[in-house]
Amino acid sequence: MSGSIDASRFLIPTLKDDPADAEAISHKLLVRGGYVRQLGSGLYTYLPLGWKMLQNTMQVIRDEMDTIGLEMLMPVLQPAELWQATNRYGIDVLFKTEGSGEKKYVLAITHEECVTYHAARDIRSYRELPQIWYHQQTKERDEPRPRGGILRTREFIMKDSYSFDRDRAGLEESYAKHRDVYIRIFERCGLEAWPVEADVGMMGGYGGEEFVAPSPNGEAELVRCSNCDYAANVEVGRSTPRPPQFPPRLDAPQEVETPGATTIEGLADFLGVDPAATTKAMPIVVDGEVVLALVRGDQRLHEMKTERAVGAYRPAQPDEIRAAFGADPGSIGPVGTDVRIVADESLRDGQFVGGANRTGWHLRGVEAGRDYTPEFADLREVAEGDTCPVCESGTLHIEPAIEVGHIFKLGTRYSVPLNANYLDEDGKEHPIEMGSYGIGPARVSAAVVEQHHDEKGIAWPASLAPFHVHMVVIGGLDDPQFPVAREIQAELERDGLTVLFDDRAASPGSRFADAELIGMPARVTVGKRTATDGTADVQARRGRDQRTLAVADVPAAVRAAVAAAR
RNA sequence: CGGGGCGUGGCGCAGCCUGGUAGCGCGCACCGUUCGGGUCGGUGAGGUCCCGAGUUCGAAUCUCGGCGCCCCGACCA
Repeated sequence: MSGSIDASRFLIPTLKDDPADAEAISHKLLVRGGYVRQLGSGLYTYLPLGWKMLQNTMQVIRDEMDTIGLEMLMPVLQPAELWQATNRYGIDVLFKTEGSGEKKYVLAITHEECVTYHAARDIRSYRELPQIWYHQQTKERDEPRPRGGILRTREFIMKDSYSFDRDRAGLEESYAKHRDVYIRIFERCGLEAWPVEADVGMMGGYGGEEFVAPSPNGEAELVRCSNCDYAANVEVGRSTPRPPQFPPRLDAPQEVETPGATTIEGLADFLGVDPAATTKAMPIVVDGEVVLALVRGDQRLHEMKTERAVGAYRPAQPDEIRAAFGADPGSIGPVGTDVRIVADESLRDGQFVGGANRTGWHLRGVEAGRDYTPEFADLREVAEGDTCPVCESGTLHIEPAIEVGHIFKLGTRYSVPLNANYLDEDGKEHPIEMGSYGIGPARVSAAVVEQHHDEKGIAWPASLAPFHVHMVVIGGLDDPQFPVAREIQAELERDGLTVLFDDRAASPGSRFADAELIGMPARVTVGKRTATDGTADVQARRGRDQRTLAVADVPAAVRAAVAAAR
């Protein structure tokens, strides 16, 4: 009941060596510390220590979610028809399966369909709105590439919540509530994470944000301003590119022979111009039609932005390029062609060098509007060192981050196909405005390890630690320090702390090493001196400085160490 | 899906190139020792060398096919 346990009755299968297949530090430490074990690619078992920790994470989430919503539980196994109704049955990461009588099922990747199904049946009137429902339930996704241990798995628990409102204003409110709650959750988990602008995906809706935690092992690329609080995923990040060094203005484009100059560097060198004063032409194919995507020479075309601008596309093949432009790749450009042109905003003003659509030639002085007529869009990838688009003075830096949550204004994407409607005061029917909001407790936990560890192991925040205190008791079970250790334990428990009472027969050194590896916020060492001198040692896991104290002073020191682990 | 790597007692690895019936460290069991930073000594258990086919007198080792796992990329509601 106290949550304390004797280590000799617990399972702490620590390992000395890093697992051979681990790369990410959180992966290494969670396996070495006996928190998790792998069953297959992207499939992990939480051992007792890991499950305690994960449940702690989930409990923080539950505490905070309960302030705005209602907890429930929905099934993982779901009828296929539901997913056909929302046109999501074709999603490739969706596991499909069959029951008896060839009845088709799917394993849920998320629960919009299910929750909307219930809302459609159990919400009738505006009087029943708004609602926020949530659960923490297993998700199954046939990920093409699981990675980083627990960071990206094919089966994982997700806290997903769904809001139901009568209109946009209500949705905005539910969204804001989630945003606040999420900030508190990550704070309580000791995780540095914040909301950033992110891609809203192909599902429409009114937009959303994702919460990211900076970490070298993150998969997301985060753009951050050195000066103001602008932050975004590179998928949607904006910037003010540096102004190019333009050569003198020309009244009309001028052809120039550029033998062998097929790359931007080669071209810029050859002509002695700033790469930023050139254009990079990327021929792509959209719906079977060749389209020219244009960015500045010093920029990179961002795939997801391009897709948002033109729809699904693929790079054009060399023969398609020659057919459309009459020139080889490396010499093509926007002037004198009738293909559709989509240009990045940064090409709006100024004169640039571009391909002449004649192999081995380029044009100087190419000007949008005068020499060609493009559609403008945000196509370029934010580059390290660009200027912040918000404060216009800070420098943008790009760093990896772990996506630990997202909040999203769905709108009526699911309520319409699944007929989740309500009647207003006038008896008129409307589709419910929905939002969906996710957090991955395992990712949060792994991100916490990424942010809180040292060369010895994990240094948990008190909120997630499986136990608050790791008591290493040195000596035989009949030694006089043992009863004293039990008294200290009882005192700590009276303070509401949980204790891992390490009475294992192993040597003190190996238990100290284990204690630092598995990372409880405070360690108490009781030994012979506890019986003879009446002292014990208290070590805070973070910083690892150890103090020898009178037994009576131990609880206060432990409380302080636990309180400091946030 | 494209590229790269790996697969040998529970874990980490060597052996493979140059075929001859498997070894090291850790862990584990037992005995003794030690007991405040991964004690020391001794004894011992434990292996379909990922799977299948082939070459060969003989395959962990060579050949072919398959499977699994990791990393990079693509993808990611």
